[in-house]
Amino acid sequence: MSEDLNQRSQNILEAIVKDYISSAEPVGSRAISRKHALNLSPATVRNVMADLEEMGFLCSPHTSAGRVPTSKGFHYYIDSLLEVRDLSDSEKARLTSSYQFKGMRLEDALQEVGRVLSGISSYTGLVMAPRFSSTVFRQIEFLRLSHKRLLVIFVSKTGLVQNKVIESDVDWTPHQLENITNYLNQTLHGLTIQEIRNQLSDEIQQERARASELQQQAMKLSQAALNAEVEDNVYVSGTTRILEQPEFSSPELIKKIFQTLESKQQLIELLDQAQTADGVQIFIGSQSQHHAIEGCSLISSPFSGKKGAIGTLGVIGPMRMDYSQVIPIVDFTAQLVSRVLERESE
Amino acid sequence: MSEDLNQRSQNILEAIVKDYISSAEPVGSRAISRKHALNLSPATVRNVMADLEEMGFLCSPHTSAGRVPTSKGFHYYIDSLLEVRDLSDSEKARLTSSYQFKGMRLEDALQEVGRVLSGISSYTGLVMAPRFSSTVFRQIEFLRLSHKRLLVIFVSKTGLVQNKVIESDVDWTPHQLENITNYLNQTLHGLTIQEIRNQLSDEIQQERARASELQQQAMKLSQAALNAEVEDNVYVSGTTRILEQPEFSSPELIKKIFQTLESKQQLIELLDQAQTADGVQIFIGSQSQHHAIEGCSLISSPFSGKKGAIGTLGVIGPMRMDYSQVIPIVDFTAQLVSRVLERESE
DNA sequence: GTTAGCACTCGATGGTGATGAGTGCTAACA
DNA sequence: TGTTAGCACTCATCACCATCGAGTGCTAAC
Repeated sequence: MSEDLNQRSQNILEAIVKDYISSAEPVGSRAISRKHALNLSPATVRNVMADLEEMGFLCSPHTSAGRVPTSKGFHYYIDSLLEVRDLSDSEKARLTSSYQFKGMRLEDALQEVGRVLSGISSYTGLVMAPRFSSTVFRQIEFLRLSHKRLLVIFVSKTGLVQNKVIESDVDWTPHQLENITNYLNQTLHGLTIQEIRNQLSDEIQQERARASELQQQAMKLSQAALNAEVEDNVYVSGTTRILEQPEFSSPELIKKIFQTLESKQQLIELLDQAQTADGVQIFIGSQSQHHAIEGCSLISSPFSGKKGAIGTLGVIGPMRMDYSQVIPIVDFTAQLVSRVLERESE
Repeated sequence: MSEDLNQRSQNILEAIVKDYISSAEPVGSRAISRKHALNLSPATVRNVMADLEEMGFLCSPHTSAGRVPTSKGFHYYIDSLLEVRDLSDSEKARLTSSYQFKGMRLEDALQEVGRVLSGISSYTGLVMAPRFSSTVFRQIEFLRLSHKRLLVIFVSKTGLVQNKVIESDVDWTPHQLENITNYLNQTLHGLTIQEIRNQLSDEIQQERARASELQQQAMKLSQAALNAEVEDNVYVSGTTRILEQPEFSSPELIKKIFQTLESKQQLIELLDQAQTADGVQIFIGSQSQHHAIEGCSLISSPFSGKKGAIGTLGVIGPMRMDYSQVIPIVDFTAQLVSRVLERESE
């Protein structure tokens, strides 16, 4: 945020944002001058408000309504005015005990994280499982579905199971497949899918001359098995919770939001952006090119296991979200999930 | 439907339902008497309408609006008045060519079916994958996650991959696991999970005395692996399409419907009911105890592979659905999917 | 049994005026 | 020069009211 605001303007902006967060309604100068101990008359507040509107932090739905913070206003509030308190130990304990991961598949555990996030924040919970390309290889199995059609099953170090169907030029015998399987399971252990891909294409180029026909085919097979993108998993929970918010009362708006939430692709793009940085990221309104979540904010944080198996989790809610509460929850949850992932992947 | 209606009443009921389906608005006596070549004056139509209302086939939102069919009215219409035409060959061809299943995993294929169903019907598509207990065993793999925690992976004959984590009392060696795996893969081939469960519990009881400690443990392990219920998969597509319908304009109603669509459990119960009978089933409004889809209708049909691996697919839309179009589509799609399933599972 | 006629109901539409929250502007004040 | 009181103005909201018209129920005549 480039602009500087003097202390009084900051106080008033903060007061407006806070009032708006709790009321969901435009706030007027009187309310500010009375409730918040600023000792300023409504008229003074009005002057400041006019300035803030000029600068783009506020806007008014119409002449005689109060002011509503713009996404720029929220942004300034979060960057400069909001002090995010840490969770108390008891809150941390409560959050920790919400999760009973033991004996769960990773998929189910992540889904559960989404549910809990949605439950405690009262907004919509989002969890994106670690991208396939960044997961660490543990085991591969081939299964002959018919001649030339193979089902490939991978298991990642964290216990994520992915499968897909590939077509092969060669009609492999069970014995050949077993050999290939053993070879791959030995060689690839502990590498990420991305590393494996790079390595494979290198090897194929280098060994083209030396390798036998069969070996070359085997390499091609494993390349095919690992190359094609497997759909990344996004878990969305509590979509209807977002409807409780008064600002989402118009059917058109509801439709837009649900279309976004239904399209995994859009969510993946959104969460991918959040994944690049460390720690909690906040996307406000349409600020992020993503007109998709106009009027909404996304608070998200990446989580990771030992070897860069990165996923993202977060909460989508109205722009008017209770940031001071949701931010530490998302933050701590990401740490919690990271810790569990590290423990499990040993 | 027990009641009998004379020809004229039937004609008028049919006219009202048809008008209401296309307009989504209460229909009055005048419109009926004019548009449909019944040669009856509005007054006569009114008399009949009053009778129909008395009998529960119609209701009026208020005194001076027209009449709207009740769920009983729709029911009568579908049972006695609607003649469902078969799809023309070109329509069948078009539908068939919408699907490109080859090289797809079963999960993806079913998801795709939902998408297409939703697309051509303009309502919400629903597909429930074959229940785990009725799928035919093809292969099982065990993977040691940590001491005593095992990841079990099943593959069904149709290529459906399921996995889950189980805890075992014994810390198996890789060699032991391999033996168990081989044994199970040989013995269980071609049986449904349900058959396997029955067989296993029989064997455990019978062989308790004779078998060695290790054998008993192995049996227990496989029982644990196959007993616990794996979540059944429901694919929902085009949820937002239902919002296009004029009757779903109130936020409360939208919320209710989306809550139902979000809760897989409720959908499974609903689709399970539809699965018991052969062919297309129709649930109208809240008629089916399921207040969950009040105001909606569900048109569904089971599909199956060679050996009773039964799933269900269908369409959820407003009560005022275009039944004459959707019913044959659902019917034919179910046949199509069954055919593909049978071909694939050989 | 059918229909024309008619009084009646009731939602939808649109105009009017009062209300009140909130603003911008100006002039006075410290 | 910054702050404030005062005041005219704007505009959404609401209640009220008259009008309109689609549609009904009832009755009497055909």
